[in-house]
Amino acid sequence: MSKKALTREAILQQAVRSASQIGISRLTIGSLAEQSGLSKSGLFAHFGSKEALQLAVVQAAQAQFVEEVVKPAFTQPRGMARLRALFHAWVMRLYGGSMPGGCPLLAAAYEFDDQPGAIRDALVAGQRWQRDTLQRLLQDAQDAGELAAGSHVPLLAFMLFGLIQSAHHDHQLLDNHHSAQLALQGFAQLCGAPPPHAGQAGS
Amino acid sequence: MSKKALTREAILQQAVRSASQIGISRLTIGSLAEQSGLSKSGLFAHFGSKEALQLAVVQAAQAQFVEEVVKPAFTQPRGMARLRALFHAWVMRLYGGSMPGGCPLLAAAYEFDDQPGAIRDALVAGQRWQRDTLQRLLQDAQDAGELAAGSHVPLLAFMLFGLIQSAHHDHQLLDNHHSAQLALQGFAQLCGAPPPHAGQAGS
DNA sequence: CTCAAAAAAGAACGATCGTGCTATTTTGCA
DNA sequence: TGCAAAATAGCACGATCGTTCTTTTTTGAG
Repeated sequence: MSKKALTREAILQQAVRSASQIGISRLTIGSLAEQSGLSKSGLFAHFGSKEALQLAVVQAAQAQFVEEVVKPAFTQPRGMARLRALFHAWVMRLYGGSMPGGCPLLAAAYEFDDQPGAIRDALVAGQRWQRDTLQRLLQDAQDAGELAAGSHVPLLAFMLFGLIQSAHHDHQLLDNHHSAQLALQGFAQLCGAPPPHAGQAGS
Repeated sequence: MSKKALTREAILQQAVRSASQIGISRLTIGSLAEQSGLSKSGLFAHFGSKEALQLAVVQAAQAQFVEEVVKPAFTQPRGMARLRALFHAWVMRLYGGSMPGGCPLLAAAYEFDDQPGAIRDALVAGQRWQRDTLQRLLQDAQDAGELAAGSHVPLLAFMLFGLIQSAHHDHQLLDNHHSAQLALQGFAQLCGAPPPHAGQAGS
């Protein structure tokens, strides 16, 4: 990989972390340059504009989501196992160290939902894809007979995504230590049978 | 009411609307003054600092939530009727004209969850109160025998709040016209429908 | 109506930010 | 190793913002 691409990758990795804490719209070229060991103009040359930088941060965060959540789930067999792996990874990512200030994409949804432009478009496309992925895995599980035949798949996807957001909210703002457990319990209640063995009794 | 209080109220009403669109942290004294027909320094004198203004906006938004959602619900009899009224008003508020850019309090939760200070403290207190209110109404419904006796009330509150957030997300970002219906269907599935017996709840 | 107090306006400041331009350093191939 | 090209640094500009200070206008009680 060229030097340029390497530097750009390092900048974006740091930028995603910063965006997790302060939000994508409050990233500044100056502080980002300092954190990356570059000069303002040196960093600026990599992107050409602040909006292009923010767009790159969105894309980097989306790529990170695919790597950390979607790809691992697809190592599981199709059906409930894959669905459960996706949801668990999705929830547990909220508590890992890679995003100390919360999910930058969820935050960006609130920051940019009223600001038309390339960034909002990228966020919309990414969120639609996330939702479609979740819905497809739900449908697979239902087709495999591992989900109640009468379940309304779009509603289930809607509710599962709500569990993610609720966990994020409770963890980041309310410091609720049970939020991960609640999200997983919610998944069990919505998607049916608890794991076949070693089912932990709820509190 | 004194002139000062009247002007302050008008400023805050406009500020909440603006915060709905751009977020509380991106409010500026200048544009807020222009929208209120005041000069920068004239508006500034009402609050003394930007942080005090932002805090007042949070409190105004919280008061508005109580007026529009909580108080009307308490005109209903205790139990499922009151719970349903609270949830419906909570969801429907996302689609009214009073907050064209989404709920400023949900957005603020993402903006300030990593920024310690008076604003975050006020948000935490307000969100805890919202959650406690929701949980209390759930408990009342359960005590009245209108909710399955085995329901886990904190989990239900967690899931219902997730439905609110999911509806907000789908409406504001994805422009999903079915989001309100999905949230209400979710409520019916979680609280309304016949109590889940040993068998899996059907459609 | 008077006039002191309250409210608002006007102007200016220091700081910060995005961006453009030019000089300097570093890279990688001949 | 030399050298063009790529990458980065240095610097300055205009704009915006929060805040302060001073002056002007408005309010409302006696």
